[in-house]
Amino acid sequence: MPQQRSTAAEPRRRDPAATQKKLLVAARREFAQSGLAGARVDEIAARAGVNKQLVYHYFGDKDALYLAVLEWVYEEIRAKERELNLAGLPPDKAIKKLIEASFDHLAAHPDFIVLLNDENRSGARHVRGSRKLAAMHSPLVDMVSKILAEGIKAGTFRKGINPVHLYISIAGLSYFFFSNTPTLSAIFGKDLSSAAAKRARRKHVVDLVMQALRP
Amino acid sequence: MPQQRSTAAEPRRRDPAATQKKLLVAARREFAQSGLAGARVDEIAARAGVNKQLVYHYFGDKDALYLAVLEWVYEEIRAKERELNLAGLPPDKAIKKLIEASFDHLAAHPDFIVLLNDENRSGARHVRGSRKLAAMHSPLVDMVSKILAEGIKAGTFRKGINPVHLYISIAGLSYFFFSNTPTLSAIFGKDLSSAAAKRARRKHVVDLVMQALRP
Amino acid sequence: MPQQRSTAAEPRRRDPAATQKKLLVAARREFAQSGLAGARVDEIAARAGVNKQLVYHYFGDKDALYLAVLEWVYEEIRAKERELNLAGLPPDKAIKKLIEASFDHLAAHPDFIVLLNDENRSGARHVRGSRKLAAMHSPLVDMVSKILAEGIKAGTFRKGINPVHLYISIAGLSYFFFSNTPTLSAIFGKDLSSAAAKRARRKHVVDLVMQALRP
Amino acid sequence: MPQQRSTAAEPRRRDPAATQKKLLVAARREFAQSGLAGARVDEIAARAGVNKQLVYHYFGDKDALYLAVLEWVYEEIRAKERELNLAGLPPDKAIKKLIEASFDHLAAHPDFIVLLNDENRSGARHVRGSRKLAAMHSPLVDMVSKILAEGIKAGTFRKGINPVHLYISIAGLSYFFFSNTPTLSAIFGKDLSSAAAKRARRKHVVDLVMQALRP
DNA sequence: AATGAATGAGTTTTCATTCAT
DNA sequence: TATGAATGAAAACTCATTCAT
Repeated sequence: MPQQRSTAAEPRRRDPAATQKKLLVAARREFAQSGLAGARVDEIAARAGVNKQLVYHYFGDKDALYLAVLEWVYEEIRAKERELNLAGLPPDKAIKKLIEASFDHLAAHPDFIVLLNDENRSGARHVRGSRKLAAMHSPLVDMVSKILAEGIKAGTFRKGINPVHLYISIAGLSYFFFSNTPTLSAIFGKDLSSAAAKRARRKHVVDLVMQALRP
Repeated sequence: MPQQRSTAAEPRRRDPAATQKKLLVAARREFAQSGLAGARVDEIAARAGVNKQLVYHYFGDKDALYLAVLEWVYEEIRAKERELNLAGLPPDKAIKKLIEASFDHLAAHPDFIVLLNDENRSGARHVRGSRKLAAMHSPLVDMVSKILAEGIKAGTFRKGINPVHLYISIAGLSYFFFSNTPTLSAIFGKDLSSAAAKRARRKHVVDLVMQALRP
Repeated sequence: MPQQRSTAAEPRRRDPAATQKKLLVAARREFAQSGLAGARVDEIAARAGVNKQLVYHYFGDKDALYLAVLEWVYEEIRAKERELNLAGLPPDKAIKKLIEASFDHLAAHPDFIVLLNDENRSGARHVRGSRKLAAMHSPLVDMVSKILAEGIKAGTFRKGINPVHLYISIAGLSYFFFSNTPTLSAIFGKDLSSAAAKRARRKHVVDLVMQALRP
Repeated sequence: MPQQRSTAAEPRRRDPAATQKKLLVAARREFAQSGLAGARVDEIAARAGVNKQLVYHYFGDKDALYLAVLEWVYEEIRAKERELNLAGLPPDKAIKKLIEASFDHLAAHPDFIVLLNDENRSGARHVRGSRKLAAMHSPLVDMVSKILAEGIKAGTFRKGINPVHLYISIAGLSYFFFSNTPTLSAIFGKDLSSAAAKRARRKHVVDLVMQALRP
């Protein structure tokens, strides 16, 4: 009865891929909640419902697990970007779609932000050492360049805009809102985490950038 | 010779205010470098050159020390804001000065950003519990409202801009650049931490916002 | 050779039950010697010859370890009581046996007394929270009631003796002698810890109670 | 105006005797509540409302303060004993009065018991080193001897009773009840700390000893 | 592949005690 | 006499990691 183990009664036994995925999911939550230093390997294993040793077995150590999570969330963003299909759109529609997608991704994955915090504090230590991430070029800066050029030619956009900085601006206008919601809410005495506040922010961001690009 | 005590011979003996300041300075560095969870009380005391127990004597515990640092950096920003004196300026000059000051403050105090990271991750736990911070209202949102109104009246600015969100945008355009310099540099394969890159960013941010405000 | 593991070569490897027992033994000694507050977890681990972390792994914390020791010594007493078999004896023999057993148990386990000191000081904090101890009813008060009733009927004992208080008296007459031997010896200038002193005390206690029960 | 300091406005300044007394009172409470190891010098100073350094100034160290408390409570007992005036009473009245006084003292000063716990655990380390305590002989053992002899002569008491052990028994019958009230209450599931329980105990103890002394 | 036992180096915090005024 | 600052040693407890099965 060699297959007895994989019956419904004990469905999780001996499924390495599933175990690794469970660990990644748990690690993502724990790192997002507590940061790299604050995260607990014990807690990750417990959340994943597997033995702690498997963290070391599959990932090596805590840092490597953190990197694996980073690679995962970056891959998620890249996938979104690949699906945008901005190429065929008129310039203003393309930029608008990009801004909205950028905002919506952060709204949907707020943990992305806090996962990057420790990484930036440490000078991108993990990211710079990752072959996988090095291979994940974002097509967007090139895309933004093209869209800007097209828009200028069509008279939709003004000249003199640096595409890298525009990309950073688009990201930053949403990023800062999500990353600092708690302190901003406390300081302004106003709840910025509500759905209404998010809608208002989205509208503002789209509006600000689009207006800035006018000739 | 009543001032004998403060001669160079024994400069640090019996000076509680100086001891607390040294601890705050050391804590600010350590928290900025390693985050709340990653910071080591031992290291803070060592950096300050004082006995570790004094952290507990003067501040209570690690969290209270962290809050004291947060209060300090917020007070620093508020002081800068008070010195801006935007009231007398024409609307466009006022906004430009605000954007530049915002950028320059982060450029001068990059630790402010990383100090806020853990605070935001934990839902502004410390900030919300602080009486001192509650009393430190920023005058800027009101100021931005007035400037916008003036600018609209004068025909310098367009209508329909939410002052709170404009303030967040001004902050965010600089903040994200500084907070994510390491990962952005790694991803773009381009060093954004250079003086030239900062100058370019500053120019872009000012330009973007000013253009967006045009009628 | 399934028993190979327990050969002399590597006798202590991978034997969690033995590890816990070693910790309990060490803790019992340390708590008896130094009290709850005075006991050192480091010292307990060292005495047990195991890693300190295992205290936390197996017992949770110092207090829980202390409770485990209390449960152990109570269980020891209850086991002794179960073995007494007073039921079949004539009333005077039964009471005499009970007094002697009570004295002998304390003589054999003087640590029982000092282990209870901190517990009583703190209002039986641990004992009251223990399910195990709640389940360990002593059969002796009921037994003493029956014996007294029988003795009264047989004319061996006088009436009007409260069985609970008699039980407390039997315990107390021995307990106080053992618990306060050092100060009593110092105050009386007479060594009460000698074997002779114990014999004399035992005789006195038996005699006192038996005489007090005469009709 | 040399006496200005001692006006009502600042009544406590420069009153060494009062300061020492306050420290002793505070120490007695703290040692009774937490034991020698568990007591905190900080807490004692805080309870006394004086500076911590004064503990060291007046008493030397924590152990010496503990000894001072022990000397105090012993002196209290000796004072009670001196006031008993058993000499003129008939033997049975004398013994009864002794038992009752013994019980009543513990009822009034339950901290005496717990103060002695640590002392006994450590082998009466402090008591044996104290000249003061060495000088405080209790007159009671001699007194009990005389009373017993008188009682035997008068036919009130039986022969063969060791006066030292009788004294220990009288003390122990009350002591154990008070020292172990919390655990006994928990084990018996019956509150022994009530006034009614104490009355019942007192009666039982007097009765038990008096009956035991009958010829 | 998976588990629970075990470890050593740390981490925050506490505490008795001494110093300087 | 009295105070608050300062200290060093140690306390309970934690944690990433490795071992044995």
